[in-house]
Amino acid sequence: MEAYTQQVITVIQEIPTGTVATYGQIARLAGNPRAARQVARILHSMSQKYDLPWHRVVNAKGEIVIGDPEIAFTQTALLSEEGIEVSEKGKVHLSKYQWNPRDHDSDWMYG
DNA sequence: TTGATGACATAGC
DNA sequence: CGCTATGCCATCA
Repeated sequence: MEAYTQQVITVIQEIPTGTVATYGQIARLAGNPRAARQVARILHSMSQKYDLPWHRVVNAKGEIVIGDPEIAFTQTALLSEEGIEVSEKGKVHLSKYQWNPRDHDSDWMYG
């Protein structure tokens, strides 16, 4: 278990209910902006070893592009449980449900 | 260690 | 908005 992996897992667990985060976003918060792929890899691998809220993780477009329809369906269902609206194609309104990680660390530059 | 893989992101057309 | 090409690097065999 590398520090980065542990970090990614921590970040994912930081995702509040009712919101979704993108791989790139998690990767950045984890410290590796280029490791967006590894986030996916970590989910796929670790989610079956740890209890990660992987369902709150989507791609940069907010779509559920998972290969297995079962998993995609599960994610859609879970997101629905969180109160998140999901399109027929498994798309989510990032502008409405994307996680705003300013709570993670007060390093915001909008104000 | 080496080689191959992948639940993605970003840039150009 | 969709397709093509490249980068990036942890995980698995």
